[in-house]
Amino acid sequence: MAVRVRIAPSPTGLLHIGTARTALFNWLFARHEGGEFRLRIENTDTSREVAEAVDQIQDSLRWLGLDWDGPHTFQLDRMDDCRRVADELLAAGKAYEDEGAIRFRMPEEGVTAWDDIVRGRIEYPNEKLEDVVIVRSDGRPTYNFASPMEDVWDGITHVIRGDDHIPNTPKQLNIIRAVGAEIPAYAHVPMIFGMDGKKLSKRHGADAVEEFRDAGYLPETMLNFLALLGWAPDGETTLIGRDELIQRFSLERVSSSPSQFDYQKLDWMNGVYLRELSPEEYAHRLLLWLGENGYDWDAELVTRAAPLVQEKIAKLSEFPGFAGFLFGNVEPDSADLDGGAPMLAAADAALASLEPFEATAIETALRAAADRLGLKPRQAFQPIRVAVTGSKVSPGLFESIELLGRETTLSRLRAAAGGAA
RNA sequence: GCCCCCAUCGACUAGCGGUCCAGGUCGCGGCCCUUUCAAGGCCGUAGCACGGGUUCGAAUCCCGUUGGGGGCACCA
Repeated sequence: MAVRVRIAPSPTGLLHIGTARTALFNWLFARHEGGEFRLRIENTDTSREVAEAVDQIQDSLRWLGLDWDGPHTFQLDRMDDCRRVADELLAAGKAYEDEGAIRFRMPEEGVTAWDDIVRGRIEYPNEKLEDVVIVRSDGRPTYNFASPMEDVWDGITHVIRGDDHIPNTPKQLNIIRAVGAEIPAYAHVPMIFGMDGKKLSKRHGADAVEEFRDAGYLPETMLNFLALLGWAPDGETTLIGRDELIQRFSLERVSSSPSQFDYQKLDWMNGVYLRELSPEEYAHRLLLWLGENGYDWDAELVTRAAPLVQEKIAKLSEFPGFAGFLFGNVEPDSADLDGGAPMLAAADAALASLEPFEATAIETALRAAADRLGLKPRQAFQPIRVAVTGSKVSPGLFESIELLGRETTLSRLRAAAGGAA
């Protein structure tokens, strides 16, 4: 039988990174097995629904490249089917009315158990199972009823979800059994914590896919990083792309212990992917990011500046900080210019009529000027850098000057010389 | 309180009884390269939570302790 899995987020906000990781595992499993990956919106609780959430969740999934099969479905659309089944359970004495709600009768003794693909056998004493409400007094089904019923109706073969659902599983198992349906396989994957060991949340930094996107991370980074949180193909692989991921993924190798989300390692990995991009692709991503984040910068200049910064940044969002001097005015800190006046004047003289105004020629001219003043490159170039870029940290000085152009360079040199004394 | 789950360097992990005085990656420290910052190269730092078993032999199996997490809603 073909494999069919699903991700079932509730539309209460942005797609949480933990949900995204669970979606990834579902997707990888489906693609590896040649099966289907479905998207189901669990909106049984209308009161908590957020209007934009359904679109945002889909955007995030698409951005990560996690394509789902068929149209997405809404849990609420099966309300009537749930009612019907509830009535049958009522008629069969497997459920009963309680203050207007309908409760499912859980077994009183024995144990409910299943063989979890990642945890192994899990057993629950039935005496601890409460009779859960399956239909609220207003007629709407509850999650613990609707979710397993939908799994049945959708022909879900493997339920892959966060391990916070383990306590729900015996309840759902008994409901599925009561309606005489086949029980899917379960795989409970561990949760993702922040570096303090607590559930990953806002206060750790970004915790939604959309936020990582805005922060300048690449989707291929997120895919790689997330896949390796709780899963590993072997002991060495750290960089792995989507195709190889699909090829090598297996639920059996999913870890049973939770992992912590290390932003530093994420940054490192994003830098790796950023540097791997061709200059054209890199510029393209930069332009895309700038556009999405409110920077209306000249595309051609961005494209020309891109290569200068490719080696230096770990996130696309760092680009404005490094290359901003090309797109706006600069305010050097006079303290950083201390003692630089002679070199600034020398640079001015060396560049005023230099031809051609290109990086290699600029370098030759500036080095010669430094030599004449008896300055080491380190001492000579720093004041120029500060004067021209407004910062002690910048892309390559000579390339930066070429891009900036003679006119702007000279005026910044002169302005700084005035303040340097 | 009750139920369930988890436990290898600071972090992500490999290890499924001997090849492990525990390997890879991030981070961290040092050195090299260098016009700054990165990147890169080299070297280094650091771990099997504890206590009992089982076994010729345990990071690997069993039990307990401790620690962490999750769940106990007419939320999902």
